Amino acid sequence: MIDGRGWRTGAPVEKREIPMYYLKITAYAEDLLDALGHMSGWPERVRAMQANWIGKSVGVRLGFPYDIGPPGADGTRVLHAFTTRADTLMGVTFCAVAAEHPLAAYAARDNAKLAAFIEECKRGPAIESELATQEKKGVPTGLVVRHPISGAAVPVWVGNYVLMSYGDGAVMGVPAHDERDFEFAKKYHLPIKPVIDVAGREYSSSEWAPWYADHGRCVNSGVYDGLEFQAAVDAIAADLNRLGLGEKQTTWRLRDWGISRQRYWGCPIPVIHCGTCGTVPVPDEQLPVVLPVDLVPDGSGNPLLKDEAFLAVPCPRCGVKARRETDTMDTFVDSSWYFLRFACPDSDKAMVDSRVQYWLPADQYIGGIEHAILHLLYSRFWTRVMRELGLVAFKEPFTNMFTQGMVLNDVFFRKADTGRVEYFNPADVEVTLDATAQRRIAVLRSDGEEVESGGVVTMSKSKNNGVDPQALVDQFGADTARLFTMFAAPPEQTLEWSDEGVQGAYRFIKRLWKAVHDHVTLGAPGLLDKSALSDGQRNIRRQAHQTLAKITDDIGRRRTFNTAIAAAMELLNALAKIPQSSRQISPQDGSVMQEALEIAVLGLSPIIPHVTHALWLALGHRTALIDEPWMPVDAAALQSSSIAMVVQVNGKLRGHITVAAGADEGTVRSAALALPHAQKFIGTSAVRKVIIVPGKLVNIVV
RNA sequence: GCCCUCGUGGCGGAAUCGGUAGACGCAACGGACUUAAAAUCCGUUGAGCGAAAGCUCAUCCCGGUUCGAGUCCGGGCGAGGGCACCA
Repeated sequence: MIDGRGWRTGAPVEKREIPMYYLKITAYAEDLLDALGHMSGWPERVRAMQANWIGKSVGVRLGFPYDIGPPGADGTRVLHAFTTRADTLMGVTFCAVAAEHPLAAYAARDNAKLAAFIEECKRGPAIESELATQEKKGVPTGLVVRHPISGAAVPVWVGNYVLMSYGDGAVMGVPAHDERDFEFAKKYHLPIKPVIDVAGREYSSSEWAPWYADHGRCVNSGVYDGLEFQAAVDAIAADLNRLGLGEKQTTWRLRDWGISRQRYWGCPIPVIHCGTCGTVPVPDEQLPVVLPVDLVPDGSGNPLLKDEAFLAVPCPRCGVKARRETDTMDTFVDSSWYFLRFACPDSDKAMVDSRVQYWLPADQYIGGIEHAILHLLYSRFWTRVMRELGLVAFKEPFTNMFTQGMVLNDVFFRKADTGRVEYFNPADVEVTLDATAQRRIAVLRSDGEEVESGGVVTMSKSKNNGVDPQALVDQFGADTARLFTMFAAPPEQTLEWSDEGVQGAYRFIKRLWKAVHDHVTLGAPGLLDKSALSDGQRNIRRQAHQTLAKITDDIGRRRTFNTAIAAAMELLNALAKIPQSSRQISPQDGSVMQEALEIAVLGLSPIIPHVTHALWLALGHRTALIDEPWMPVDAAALQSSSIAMVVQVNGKLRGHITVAAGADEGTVRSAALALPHAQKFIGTSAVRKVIIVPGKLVNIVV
């Protein structure tokens, strides 16, 4: 939606109230939240996002009694509001209710200004970001409620920032200690009464300061004065309880999952509406409800509503003419359990069979970070329900979660007068700099006219800024495309797309190919005799096995394929530096080179499988590389007789020393102190301390 | 507005548990090969000073902790992503 209109057609968008089907995910809120604490295979940020989404708030539900106005659902005249800051109760100077609240509707009956405001709120934004940035507005209802403790009269307002869907659709206004209430009170000249003292700081009602919302000690609060946050909440909750005007309550941010969609594309909701029997589920033997395949959408409304053959159905219970439900399901319903179905796709008697127990939960699940909340939370909920139905034996569907970063690209568009927006693929747009090189000018190639730039955002079909890797595959092959994308950045990181560098990936593969073939043309190598290696041969082996260790760790534990590739490139660079003439003076040279190349080829095989398959056979193997086990690192090859260490003076790099591998601290210390360059910086100062990080560095503190 | 993530050369990025900042690659420049171009190979490439050795500065900004900070802490600025004003 852009400017109140649908981006695709430019049609104006309006809010309507319609009946919908919901799944009761809120009944699982506590368990979904608690389990997050044990899901060590999930990224911390995904767990944090889900926890915030579920949003458990522990607080107090307050009652403000009133005499004039309609009674609430429980028959009494009490305005209920939830707060996490019951300790500020004595600072209440007003109450605000949502536009949809019954008290608002009651007060609006003879108040045209209020009625108009309520209408305005209904037309207002429905999206959180727009709501959050809109100006806070309110209108007094003229109604008054009584403070539950002091009995003081508290005016009731309607506020556009109060949500009917959260808590009871009403808030207590404590402008002194809540930023939104503060802003509201300033605007409408409502009293501000500080009741919390934070470390003796000076409160000023002229301007908001963030610490006003901090916890502290109650003041100006009668019998509660001096109490700290928890003690105050406990005391106030206990008093409210005695008065029958409040109790402790836990409120959740999570709402039930609305699965209804008023469109053709989706699983039909298997329900039949009968004039006499009411809502009747479609009997098992009539399932599945199949969508008609001959519908032609006319661009307005749900086409199913216009298909009499689909709509008309006898009631399964009484047989009279009834009407089929036309709402279809949210596609998140399907994605909530497709992975369970994958384990038994041919099972035609049940959703899943016992095979699901063998294959699941999934050891490793990979998805975009954009699914961190909805899809992944719905799947966890769905799995719990299936467990209760005895269909699966586990609670969590995915043991380990990897969320890849999104790929961004430029967005280009034109906006028609009708509000319709047309997006152009960046491949069809030429970007140049203007004469002053200050501004980018984007021009559509096909007509030479300028297009607007919409920044760099996630690739998506709707923004038409995706890149089809097929073009890279066609030109350079699948391995180059894979190598290039995996080398660009670690996979969990956001990536701005650019074709620059694909040549480098292609070049590297050619160099690897050439290195193997140069080696192979020198003939079959002998068997490696580890006990008879020259220093040079030992160094090559050490580097090769260091590379193997790094690739193993990068691919296996760290999932940083870009650094694994870089390590393989470094190894190949080192091998290329060995002069051609000395490659195979002895059979040992050949066998050391053979081993190093095998490590490079095997290490890269998860990334460029096709090329490495061919190279592995070229290296003389009969078994396909994909059937080979991963190579173990030879710990002995990593051993070195000497170690290079860094020497610092006061934390600044001043030189290097080389010491024997097993050198003790005293030896290292005197070697570092003896370094002439270090001496220069020590000068005449006394050495206060020498810090030695074994195998790494010496820091001389003066 | 709130939540999450992230700010490092001309560019993508590396630095894994607080220990040599800039690995690896791209681009650029110089050279070799070539009649020429492409391909390939070799070299240079954060900034400043210096003949050189080397020195100083430098990881968005301002502070702090530490022998030592890109990394940890506090505050700020900026970018991207998500969103249902969550009391």
